[in-house]
Amino acid sequence: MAKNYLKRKDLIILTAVEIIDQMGVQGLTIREIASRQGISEAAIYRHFANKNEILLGTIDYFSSYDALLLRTVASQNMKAGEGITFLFSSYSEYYENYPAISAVAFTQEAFQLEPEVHQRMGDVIDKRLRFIKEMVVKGQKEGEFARDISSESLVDMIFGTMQFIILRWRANNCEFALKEHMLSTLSRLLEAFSIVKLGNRSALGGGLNQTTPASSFESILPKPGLFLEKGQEKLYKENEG
Amino acid sequence: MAKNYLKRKDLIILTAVEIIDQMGVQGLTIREIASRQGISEAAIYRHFANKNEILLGTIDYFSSYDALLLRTVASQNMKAGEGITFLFSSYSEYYENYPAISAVAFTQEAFQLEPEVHQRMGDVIDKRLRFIKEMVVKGQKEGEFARDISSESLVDMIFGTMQFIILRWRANNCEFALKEHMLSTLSRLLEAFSIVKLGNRSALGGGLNQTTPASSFESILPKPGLFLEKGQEKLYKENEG
Amino acid sequence: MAKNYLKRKDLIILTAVEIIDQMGVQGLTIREIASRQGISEAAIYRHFANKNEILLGTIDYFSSYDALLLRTVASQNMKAGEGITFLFSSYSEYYENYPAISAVAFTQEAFQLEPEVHQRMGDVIDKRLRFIKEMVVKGQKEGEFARDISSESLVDMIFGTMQFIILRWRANNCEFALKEHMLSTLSRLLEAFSIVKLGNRSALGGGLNQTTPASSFESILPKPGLFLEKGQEKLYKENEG
Amino acid sequence: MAKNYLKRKDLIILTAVEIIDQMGVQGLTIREIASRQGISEAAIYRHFANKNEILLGTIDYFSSYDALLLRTVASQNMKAGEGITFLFSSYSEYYENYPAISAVAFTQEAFQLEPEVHQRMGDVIDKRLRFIKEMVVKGQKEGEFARDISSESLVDMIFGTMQFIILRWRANNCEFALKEHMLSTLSRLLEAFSIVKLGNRSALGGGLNQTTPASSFESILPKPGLFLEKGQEKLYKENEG
DNA sequence: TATGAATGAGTATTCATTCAT
DNA sequence: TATGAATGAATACTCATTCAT
Repeated sequence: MAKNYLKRKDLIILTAVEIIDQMGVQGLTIREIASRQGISEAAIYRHFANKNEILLGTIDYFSSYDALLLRTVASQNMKAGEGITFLFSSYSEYYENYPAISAVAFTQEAFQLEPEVHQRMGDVIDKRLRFIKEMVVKGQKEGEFARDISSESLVDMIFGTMQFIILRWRANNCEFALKEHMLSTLSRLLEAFSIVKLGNRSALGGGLNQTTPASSFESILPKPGLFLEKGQEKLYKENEG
Repeated sequence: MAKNYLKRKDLIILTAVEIIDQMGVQGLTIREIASRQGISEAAIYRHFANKNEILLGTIDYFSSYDALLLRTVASQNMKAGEGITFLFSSYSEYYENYPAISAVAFTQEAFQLEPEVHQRMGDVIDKRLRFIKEMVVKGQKEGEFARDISSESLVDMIFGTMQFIILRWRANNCEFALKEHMLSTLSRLLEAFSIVKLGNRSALGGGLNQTTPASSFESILPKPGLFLEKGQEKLYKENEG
Repeated sequence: MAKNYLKRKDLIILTAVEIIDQMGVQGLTIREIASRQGISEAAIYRHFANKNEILLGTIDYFSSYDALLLRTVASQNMKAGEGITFLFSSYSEYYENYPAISAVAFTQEAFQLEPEVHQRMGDVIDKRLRFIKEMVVKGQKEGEFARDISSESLVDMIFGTMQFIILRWRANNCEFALKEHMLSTLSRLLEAFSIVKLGNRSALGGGLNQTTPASSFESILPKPGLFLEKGQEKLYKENEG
Repeated sequence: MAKNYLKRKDLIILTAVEIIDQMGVQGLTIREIASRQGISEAAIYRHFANKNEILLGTIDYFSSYDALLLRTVASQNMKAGEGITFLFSSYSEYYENYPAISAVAFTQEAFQLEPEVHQRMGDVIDKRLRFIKEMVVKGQKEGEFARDISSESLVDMIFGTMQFIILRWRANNCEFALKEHMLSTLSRLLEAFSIVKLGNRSALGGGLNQTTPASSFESILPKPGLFLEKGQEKLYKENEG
């Protein structure tokens, strides 16, 4: 439906994301894109100079809200915890609405043989990490976060944990509530490294969730369900209710 | 050197690991293995029925100490924190001694098109996760860990954080002290979710490190340096001391 | 500049010549022409039924003065040496004014797979050869040229030498004085096979050059410099002053 | 027959030469080679890394006697005229025995888009030209050739004429006697620029032919007839008996 | 006149695998 | 154990050409 209003160039990117989601980067071939789009392979090359341009397109698509998100955090003068929470709240929403795009988050290793693509993905991750680090450092400076832990370690915890939950969600066929799990885990993690009075725990947790601004791009996103026809095999199952 | 005493079959696995480390899974071809081994491509098939067998071999190699580790934890009746620390202490040591093998930890996504391989890797990760979960649950039951966090979330934190540090270490050309950073971060993380009296922090941190048994397989491992010739580009740099 | 007053159809031919000059026949593609012309590939087909028509166009352009030249020689009742000299004087001037067009002279071998184009080029060369042969035969009959050499051999010498100088000039980045070298070499060659009294050498040599009528189409030609932006690599350098 | 004793690698080169001869460089495709050899396209790549290697192979084959020829001339202390004649005598014999190989002499223009191949061919021609130039200069210094012509012009005449005769022979379906025509034309050309007493003409002509050593590689050459199955179209016809 | 979108046939090349020796 | 020679199927990409607008 929505697809019909999109240009071929966009459709190719969407299809590429869909394929990466379902079959991994190795399954992304020009032939597969063409066949899913119902056009010839040559037709693809009217829209992209080569396959790498398509890959770069999926990365750009994957990270298309990054700039906006970071600007939002900055402009709204959010506190460290707030900013970090806003970030992952937005991502989790994006992925819940459009699960396939989350596949792109784990492609870098596979792009190792295409330096340009590898680097572009590295840059995206890098920027996110740098942002989180800035927030952590700021939080430590302003007495929000504990100072007896290196900012680096804290970043590793935050980013590593969030990334792993997304990975597990994907392995789990996107069947648990991603946003909920990400935010509650994040909240509990930040709390554990917050400098707060006793008894605040639940207040803070709830507070973060409540005060988190709704991600501001909800309406622009492709609607959920669009890409849900994928037949992902279960990778490793959840083993607790 | 050590290589000379190894059987061809083992050498092929070692070479495969080396290639995955340097070029990613996409770079692992029969031709590349044969060329690095100085034998014909056909010769590879004397030792492995097909390429997947080689991939499975690298996964087995990657996880070869898992059974031993888990048994050790069980037999020594370690406490939860101790057991988890012992586990990642062992892994970090393994990777520091033989950095290339750590590449295998991030191959699953790339193996998506080979269900058998994909699944085997999934099983390995699954087992590790299950073990950590058991320890966490046990720790919570025995009053070692906080109970106001789901065991699942804690597992996500522990595993996600450790995994991400390894990833970052690789991206960083294996230049920082992996074991040190993994263990100090893990220690700080566990501590944050431990039920302990105030002031114990440093005692516990040190205690964990000190009481951690040296990983018991040190002597069996291929010696370090053997696989260090790789020229990985820096992906995202560490930016804090 | 001149280009602006030309019709698209002509511009396409000029562009095709330019491409053949710079990249060889293999580099001549519809896409390349369209891109250099800043129009769509489909637009080319408004002017030419197919690529071969364009190739034929460049050949016609290349040989566009042939008829005029032969008629001029005939109508002015030139002597054999005069006529031949007039011919190559005209060609050399044409090429010096518009170096790119000289590339077409060496395309026949490459057109082998397009019989129509191959043949048209063959016809052009054939006509020139026939003309030179007629002049040589006439010169021999009228006592201007030596008779103890077959007309065929003499034609081979004249045409082969001229052709090779042009080739060498192109390989040399069009950096030496083509007309001068062609005419002095031709003059010396004709002189060597002329029946003349002793001591005439210099007189004849100079005479030929002086009496050569200026090529009659100077003003019609695209101005020099128009196509000089090409970056031909030096193939084999001149190695004597 | 002879073919049966040759290795695949050699057969591929021979087939490539055959194709270039019959269809031109544009017709030389991996598919065509494979099909003529009755093997798969992939099989070609067991013997050559890529198409360019095959092209370089044909050039090497084409010029395989050059070093020997030049050494022979040097070692036998031939006079200038003798040396030049020996050279073209050898080439003409080579081509008469194996007409297809002469096609390679005219491929450079077509290789323009493959710089490596283009250059290798340029080098071959360059070396030949340099050799001829040396001989010409030597001949002029030693009073064998006229000094009132630039060595450059004389080289243009000699090489251009020989090259053109070969081209015409090919266009003529290899139907006239190449060696005979090349040598008689060359002899007449050299004579015209020789410093000799009157009346010597025939003596010199005959002398050159007689004293020319038989080309010393006759027995190594692929036997004539091997590649004669080609169906070359007539390019431009001979028009004299 | 022009173009945007498309295509069928082709191009070089790669890869895992087989098999006779 | 090893290999040289081979292959079928796939890969990314190119090209001349067509056609509805």
